[in-house]
Amino acid sequence: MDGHSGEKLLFLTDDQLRKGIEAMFFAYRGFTSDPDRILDKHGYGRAHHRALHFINRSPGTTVNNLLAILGVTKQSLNRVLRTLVEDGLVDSRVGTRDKRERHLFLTAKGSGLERKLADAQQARMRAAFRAAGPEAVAGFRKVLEAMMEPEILHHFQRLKE
Amino acid sequence: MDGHSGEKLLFLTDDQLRKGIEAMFFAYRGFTSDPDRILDKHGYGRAHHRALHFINRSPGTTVNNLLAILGVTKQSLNRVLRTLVEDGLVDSRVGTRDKRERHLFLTAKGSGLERKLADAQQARMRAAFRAAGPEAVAGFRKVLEAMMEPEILHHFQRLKE
DNA sequence: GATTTTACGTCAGCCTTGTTGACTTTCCAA
DNA sequence: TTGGAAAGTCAACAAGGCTGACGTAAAATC
Repeated sequence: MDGHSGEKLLFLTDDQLRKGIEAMFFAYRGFTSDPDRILDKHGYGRAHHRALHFINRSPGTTVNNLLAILGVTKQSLNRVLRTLVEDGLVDSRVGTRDKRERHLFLTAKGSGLERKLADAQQARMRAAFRAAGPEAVAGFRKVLEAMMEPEILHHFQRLKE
Repeated sequence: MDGHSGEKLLFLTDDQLRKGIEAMFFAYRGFTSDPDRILDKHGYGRAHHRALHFINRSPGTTVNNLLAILGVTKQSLNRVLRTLVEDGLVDSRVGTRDKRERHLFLTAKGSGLERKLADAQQARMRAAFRAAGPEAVAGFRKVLEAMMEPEILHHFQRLKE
């Protein structure tokens, strides 16, 4: 397309890029498949998984916080959150300082499901990491970070702390 | 969880795995964001993008072939394919050898949209690859392949040829 | 030649999860 | 103290998954 722009960029052919794109597509399917099976049994979907994950990650986080990370509308998140609260997986406490806010926590039951989902997803990730080796893992992370939207990358890196 | 199983596996802590999982989630959002914007303008969704991509990839492929790669039901794929044919982006030709089959091709119009979508997605992938460097790219690919379902990996590797 | 299997299309209906729009409650600042 | 902004909720719609049932034509098998 733009020819060879010199340097050691020979690996950036259309073909290499297309393979990268397809790899991303297929790998993501594998990535979600194990949790999906578990969620199915419980009558939940991926949206519930994401909520459980990030509430577990940052207990006491607010709905607004979660919205920024998940990148969906508050109405969409609210539906999911409502079922999780009704089913006793999530506890939603009115803020003490600001009563408009709701602080979210996992209940014991919620923690249990989150753990099951995380275990399944981590098992696949662990197997992939082991098979690929430490250097590949570092490269994997590097490319993924470079692919994120800048604002999201910021969230991602803050979550590291 | 399982303690230290020796070797050079120190990098496989729960924390490292969780970061890998989150990186995958956030990066996939970036990965789809540019095509999504283009699709929106044309009134299409990701399902249409996937169909266009793989028909472009393997011109003349059959519906059944596509089903295996996309991993959806024929009813689901058919809905998408029908609109693409109606809108003149895809040409569906009855097989000559086996008249039960339909062979799928992009029209000039379909090729045009596919090109726009691919350009946008490749631009981000190219930028990420450049920023991360060749070794990181190799690692990225290695981990992604290790994360795919075996049967899908088979498809992926066949597509390489 | 009759039967079964395969490839594809379609109708109907359901579910999840995204969207926008309209609405409360609460807080804060003019 | 009042008016606007912010946090969250409710309602309704659309995209795109899914299952199940059915039809047709062509191919394969018996």
